[in-house]
Amino acid sequence: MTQHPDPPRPRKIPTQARSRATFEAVLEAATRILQAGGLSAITTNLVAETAGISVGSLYQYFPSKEAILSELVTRMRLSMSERLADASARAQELPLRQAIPMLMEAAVHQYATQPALTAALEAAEAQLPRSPEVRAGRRKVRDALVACLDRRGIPDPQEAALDIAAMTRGIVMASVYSGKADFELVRKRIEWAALGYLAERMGRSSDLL
Amino acid sequence: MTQHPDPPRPRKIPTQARSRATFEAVLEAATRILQAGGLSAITTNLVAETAGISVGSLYQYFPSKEAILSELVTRMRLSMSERLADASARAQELPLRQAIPMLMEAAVHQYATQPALTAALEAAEAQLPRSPEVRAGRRKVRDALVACLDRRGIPDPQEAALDIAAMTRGIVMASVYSGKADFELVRKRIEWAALGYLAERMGRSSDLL
Amino acid sequence: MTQHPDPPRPRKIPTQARSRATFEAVLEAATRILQAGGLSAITTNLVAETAGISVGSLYQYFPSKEAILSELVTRMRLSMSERLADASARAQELPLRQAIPMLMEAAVHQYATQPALTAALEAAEAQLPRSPEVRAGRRKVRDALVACLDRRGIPDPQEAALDIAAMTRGIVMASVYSGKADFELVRKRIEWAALGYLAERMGRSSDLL
Amino acid sequence: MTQHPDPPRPRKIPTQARSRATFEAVLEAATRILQAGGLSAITTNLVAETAGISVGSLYQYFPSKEAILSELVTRMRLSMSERLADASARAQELPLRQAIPMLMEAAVHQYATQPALTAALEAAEAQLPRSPEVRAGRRKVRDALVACLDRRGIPDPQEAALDIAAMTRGIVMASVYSGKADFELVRKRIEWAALGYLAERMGRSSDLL
DNA sequence: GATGAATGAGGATTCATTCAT
DNA sequence: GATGAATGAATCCTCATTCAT
Repeated sequence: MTQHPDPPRPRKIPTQARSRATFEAVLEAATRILQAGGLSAITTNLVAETAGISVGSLYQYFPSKEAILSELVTRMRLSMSERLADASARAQELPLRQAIPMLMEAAVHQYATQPALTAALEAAEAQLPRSPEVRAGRRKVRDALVACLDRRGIPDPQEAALDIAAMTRGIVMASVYSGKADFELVRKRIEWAALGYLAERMGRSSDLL
Repeated sequence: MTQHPDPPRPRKIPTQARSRATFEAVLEAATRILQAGGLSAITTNLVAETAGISVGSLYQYFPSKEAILSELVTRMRLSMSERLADASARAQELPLRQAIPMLMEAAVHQYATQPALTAALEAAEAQLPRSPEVRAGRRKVRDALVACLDRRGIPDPQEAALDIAAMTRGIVMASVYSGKADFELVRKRIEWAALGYLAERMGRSSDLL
Repeated sequence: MTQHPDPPRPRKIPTQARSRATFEAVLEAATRILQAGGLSAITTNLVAETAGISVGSLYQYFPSKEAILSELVTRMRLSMSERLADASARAQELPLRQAIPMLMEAAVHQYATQPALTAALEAAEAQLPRSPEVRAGRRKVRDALVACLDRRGIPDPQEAALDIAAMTRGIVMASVYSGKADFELVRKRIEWAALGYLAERMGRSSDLL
Repeated sequence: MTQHPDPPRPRKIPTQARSRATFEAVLEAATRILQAGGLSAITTNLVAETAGISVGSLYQYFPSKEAILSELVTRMRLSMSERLADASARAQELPLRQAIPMLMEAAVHQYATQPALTAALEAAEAQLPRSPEVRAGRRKVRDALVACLDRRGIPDPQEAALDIAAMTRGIVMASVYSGKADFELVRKRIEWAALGYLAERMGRSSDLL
């Protein structure tokens, strides 16, 4: 059986100004490296050097390389879930045809603004123990969508939500990968995907949409 | 800027029986390792050992670890494209509502039968220089779909094909990742996604579907 | 050739109350760590933290990690020598058969009450330059025994004293190591060893005992 | 509770000439380093360099630094137990007064010929998981002594054997530590210790001796 | 051609010690 | 005096690749 070890975490969350700066400098350096070279380019020594600090300092704040990645993944998931929860709230009373675009916009945002970083962090996430925060973030994303669909009477909204999220991710990452990153267009396409999927799911006759 | 070095290749494609067998043994060993432990588990020494040969022999056939991975990725893409081209041919004269399920079945097949291996190879692909063969394989996949859509008068069939492929991949990988791998159900859902997407794309009034 | 550098010492022996308290807090913390985790568990940062002070403060009082260990070793040897000198004085007028048990009790005491700590400190002592204090302590231990033996006419009392001390240590550490720490029994056995050794040394006919 | 992890072992026992040579070269280098600088001087890089090989080669044969130490400890214990078993056999029919010297000679041999190395290896042994071979070696040493004592009617020969071994070790290590290594003399003294201890143990009247 | 021993650069991590605040 | 953040040399170990046999 696979072990489920504790997810790696920062050693301490610094509060004083100087510490805080170093802590953030590490995360920024790691971010830059991931953007430029992907997951395989990241090295604790390189992170420290890029951050303009010593390895020792890095290890004051993060007990391992994984802890750095884990923190970045967590932040990414939190930011995504907040954005989506927000969109969901704003879409609350709108008809599905107007709600979906708002939600899709939120869903795409992270990928659209940070394609390479996001890809690297998702690769990292896949080989990291899942942290409660990330789980919670993912759940929150899903719940926002689920609530949105449920309110409109979509059956089995859980599965529908998962699929929409997955399709979205698929289309976005493919366009990132192919280098054509016109995210205005991408957003339009994932709207089609989401709306079409829902219509198909409910039978074409339905007029909920 | 990212470099675009030559894609790594086998040193030579052996034709004699014994060489051929060794060559294949390496690839099989690599496959087994990727299935069992993912991309990070593969090392040249382990591949050689698993294949029952020496590292030296391995390097007779493959100039680098990347060359092994590259060959596997190429083969995977070729097999996928062949399967899809085949489905496309069989779906030739059928109405879209019958054609799409056949195509989707072909698209899902690789993921459904070899989820772990496929995930590992896609991770490998992401950090390998793109080989012409892989590009060709991908193009062939897309072309099969494109032809299929074009014949039915779908506008901008290229983009539509890309999106359908991407959605499919997204949904399939998500269900692999979540561990719920009922691929019969998955196939149904990607049919909804594909058909719905196309319907939406063409405007709901269309009756091409 | 092995170097004989100056033995590390405290930077200064503080006299004011607060300083004194900090100084002792460091030594107590180090002691606790050695007891719990042995020589390899001790780090300056951990000592400071356990003592409730900062590393910086620690280095106010001790110029190096070795200085801390050295101080503890010195104290241990002093305490041992004092205890033994005391026993020796009390045993002064007694016949050997009554004197030896008293001396052995003193010799065993440190090992019996602090086995793990003592083992750790002896390990430390082995890789520290020998300090004059420790030499003096050891000499004092030996001298107490020597005097005791000499007074009873044992020939070459120096060597005899060394051997008795060594045997004692051997038996005690072995029983510590094996986990069977019934020190009442151990004391009995080292009495046999000491008395027997002396008898044997003087020829069995002797009736000094 | 303390864990009892598997004792570290060589990765493979090489049989071919070149391998064998490298394997032994590592152990010899480690031995030289331990002799000269003690346990704290040993470093995988230094061992490799001293052995005239690369670190990589070292790790072909030994999975960790501990494995090297473990192998040396095992060999030392085996050699000691063989020597003692041999002496025990030769002493079989002799009276105790002649048997003990032979046994003591065997017991002292390792310490006498390799004092610094032995001290280092015993320090290593203390922080290594106990391997079955070493346990067996130690048991064999004890059994040889036990049998020898038992045959002569010494009561509780187990405890007596342990104590004699411990006293011996104590005296020998002390004379090593003090730098006065006249082992002919040392042997004489541990004979006194052993014989005296036994006599004392049995009551002075006994004439078994 | 095959073998597998050997290589060594590279990467993660620790910890004694310093020094700016 | 006290603090604790920062330093970086030192250490263990891996693994892609080479090359003598």
